[in-house]
Amino acid sequence: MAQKITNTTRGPYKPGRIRAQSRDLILQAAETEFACYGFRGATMQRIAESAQVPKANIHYYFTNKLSLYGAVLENTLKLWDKVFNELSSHDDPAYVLSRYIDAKIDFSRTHPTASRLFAKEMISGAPHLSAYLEQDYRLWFKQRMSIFESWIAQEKMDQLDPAHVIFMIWASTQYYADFEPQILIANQTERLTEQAFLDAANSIKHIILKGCGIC
Amino acid sequence: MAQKITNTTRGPYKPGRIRAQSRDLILQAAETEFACYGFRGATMQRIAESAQVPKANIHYYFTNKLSLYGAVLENTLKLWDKVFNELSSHDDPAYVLSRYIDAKIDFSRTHPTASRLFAKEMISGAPHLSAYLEQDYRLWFKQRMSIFESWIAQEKMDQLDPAHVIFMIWASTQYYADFEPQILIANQTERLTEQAFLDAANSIKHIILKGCGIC
DNA sequence: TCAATACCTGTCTATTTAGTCAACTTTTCA
DNA sequence: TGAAAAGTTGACTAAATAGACAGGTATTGA
Repeated sequence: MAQKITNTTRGPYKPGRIRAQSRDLILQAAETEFACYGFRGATMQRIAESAQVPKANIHYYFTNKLSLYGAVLENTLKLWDKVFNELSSHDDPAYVLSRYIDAKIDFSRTHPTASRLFAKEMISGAPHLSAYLEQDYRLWFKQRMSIFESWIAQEKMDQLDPAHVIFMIWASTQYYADFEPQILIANQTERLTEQAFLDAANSIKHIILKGCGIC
Repeated sequence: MAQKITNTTRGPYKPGRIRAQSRDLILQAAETEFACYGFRGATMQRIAESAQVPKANIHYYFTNKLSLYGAVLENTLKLWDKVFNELSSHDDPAYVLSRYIDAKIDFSRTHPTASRLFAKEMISGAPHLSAYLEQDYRLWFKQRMSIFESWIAQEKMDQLDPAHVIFMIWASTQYYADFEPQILIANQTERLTEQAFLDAANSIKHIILKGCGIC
């Protein structure tokens, strides 16, 4: 139980330490649970068991199920944002897109549950993401669209609707996290190795770059 | 209510007619509910309300929630299979892949909930699909892989792992059904028109064909 | 027309669920 | 060190949930 992590065993006294530690423990268990069963399908009891904490303890840190879900989503969006910003303005589309695809595939490998949580929320109609989507995301999207448009104007890539190119990159890279069971069975393997992710990134880069007429 | 559809208002007497009609009504409501909330998150009560049928009526046709979910999944898989078989053996990869991408995008447009249901099930680890995946799907996948390999051997396309190409086609085409909210907000529109799906298909075809060195 | 069969559903039950609360223990810092 | 603050949790409640079932109505074919 969390209370057993006493100061004799772990680090110096520090206000907020216990709070941060307990919240993190619960958030991590909640992420897995929500990613697997969605908001309605997840239960506080299962999250508690998974975090090895009494259910009442969760309610000490999070007022209710929705606020816990909100906290999990917020955590996830922070992670996304970092990867999003890899797609920056630059002269060389080959360089930028290569880096972006690598970063996205790496995210799928290192944060599969975050990717799945996001996917589940989207498929359900994004009822808890509308605020985020209509602000940060829309702005981000517009800016990136204009980067592609400048590349097209400079004839550095084919005349394509940038939106479809971005969706294609997102779809292909997230697929390796979201649809893992399908990929595992197709590949007749038990788990996706780091090499498998690198191979995927290389295939996607080959097809996207060549397909867009870059380089 | 289903019982109000009497023979005076609808067609001739025919055994099994009521059964088929009622089952269909329930299955359709269940598909939407399961696609949106997943197996655990969906409730029999909501499905009943959506189908405008008393909850007990659902239990008359389906022994329990799991068997209802199974029936919905089975329906969905039948639809998938039809589209799968569009990817056939043929001399001309450009022709085959173009047709397949068109068919997949058209499926996303005409059967978005079926696509989402499948996606939700996959993201949850495909607990109810393992039987299907390990039989029909694996066989299908192997056969299609060999088609690509023959094209590569004949130098009709670049040397790429066919699996990644297939995943990329699946991911890109399904994205327009599964991640609709994200696309709508990016495009600043209320719904995806048929033209939007045609544009998506054309972009995907351009990038996949050119990216694979076909034509 | 008339039984036999198929179909329908209000009402019930046992279980699971989110969330509360008060009594308790541990941590903090003056 | 000691009292205030922060953290913990077993036991509880009200609501929602899947499912059962008996007593009803509609459909069917002879």
